[in-house]
Amino acid sequence: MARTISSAVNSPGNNRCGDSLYARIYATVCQIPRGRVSTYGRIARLVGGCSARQVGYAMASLPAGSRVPWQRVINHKGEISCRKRGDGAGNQRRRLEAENIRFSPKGRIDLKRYGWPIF
DNA sequence: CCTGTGACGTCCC
DNA sequence: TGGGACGCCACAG
Repeated sequence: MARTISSAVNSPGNNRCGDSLYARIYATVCQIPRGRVSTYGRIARLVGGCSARQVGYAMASLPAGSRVPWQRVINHKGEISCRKRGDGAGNQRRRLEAENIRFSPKGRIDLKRYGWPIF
């Protein structure tokens, strides 16, 4: 699993101060148990010293096929954030449904029920 | 160096 | 419940 992080940190241009902030974000995301979801803001709070946008940016920078469960990270509305390009949104929903996470008729996730209880 | 932009969040109406 | 305005900060050009 440590290999996982290493792979994730291998993003294009982001190495800051050796101990990259992205690594922290990815590590935190990796701690989200299967069948649970969290929000960008919460991840940012957990990591500390960074804003939700940075978390989103970190997700966007993730290489395809990374072991980081980026799909479990959604916005505070409980919806899958629409990315600028790519069909990742549909892919994300499909992955979440594969984890028994149910979506509301409007395509939302009940954070009360599926939200990561920790922190 | 300066500007635009974005997988966000909170506040207000 | 829903939508708009503002704030936020790193990254790319």
